[in-house]
Amino acid sequence: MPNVAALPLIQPEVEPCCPPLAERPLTADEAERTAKMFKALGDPVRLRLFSAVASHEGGEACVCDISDVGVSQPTVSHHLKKLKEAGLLSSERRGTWVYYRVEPAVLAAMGALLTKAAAA
Amino acid sequence: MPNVAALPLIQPEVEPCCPPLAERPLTADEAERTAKMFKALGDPVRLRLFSAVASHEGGEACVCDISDVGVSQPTVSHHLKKLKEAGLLSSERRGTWVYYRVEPAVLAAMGALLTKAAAA
DNA sequence: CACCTGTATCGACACTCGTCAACATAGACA
DNA sequence: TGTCTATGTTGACGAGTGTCGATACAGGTG
Repeated sequence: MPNVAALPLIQPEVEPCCPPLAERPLTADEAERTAKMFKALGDPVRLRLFSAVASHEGGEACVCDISDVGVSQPTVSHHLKKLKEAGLLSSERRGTWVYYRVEPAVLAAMGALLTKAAAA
Repeated sequence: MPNVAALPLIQPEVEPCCPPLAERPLTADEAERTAKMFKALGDPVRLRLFSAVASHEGGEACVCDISDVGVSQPTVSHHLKKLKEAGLLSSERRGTWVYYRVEPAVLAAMGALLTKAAAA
């Protein structure tokens, strides 16, 4: 398989998560999917890594810029992978370094989910 | 130990969580506190229970109204306790039944935290 | 008082998760 | 090619978590 030129890494048709939280009780499936994202932010180290990326210039940071969270390098890598699997971050290799960036759409959806619940 | 009359279970002076997520990297302490709340929503059963309370009339529901999430009664009680400890729900006994209600301020803070991160 | 219903706690178990050291892989450069 | 740095993966271990049955507690009713 040669280079498959511009894979559609962003799927706009996939709604990230989020039936509004206070509108009706979530179904088991909806809860399962939504919980994954909250769970990803439910660890202090991941939250610090995520915050470091989000607050970095352009919402993007090299791993080397954010690895200073008091755990070993493999652990950092592991947590970044989790955040990526949850859809909160995406990664791209540029030369020697790997850059992680936030996925604003997913974040906005999660935020709206909570904000609407608070307003109800 | 007789009844210790009205322990101050709610501490209003405790600000719920939330240094804005994309403004600067979270400190270890901030991350620890904030992660607790996300963690509380990181379980499908808790998310369903929370959604059931939030979507109920007046943002308040009796346990008996929301226990239908496919786990045993002790497990439901355990999860509601977790949500309460995280500051997302509060409870009150009225006669035979116990009512849980959402804490809108905490939710709004969490929502803002994410929304601001998305906007950055 | 006894009894019933609704909710919380306890104790145990299986499973998941965070962490690390060791190793593997990818790219840059000589 | 070889070597160095940056990052990811593997395997293992201990701590934490979700779940349940059994039990305890609270309040209503008779």
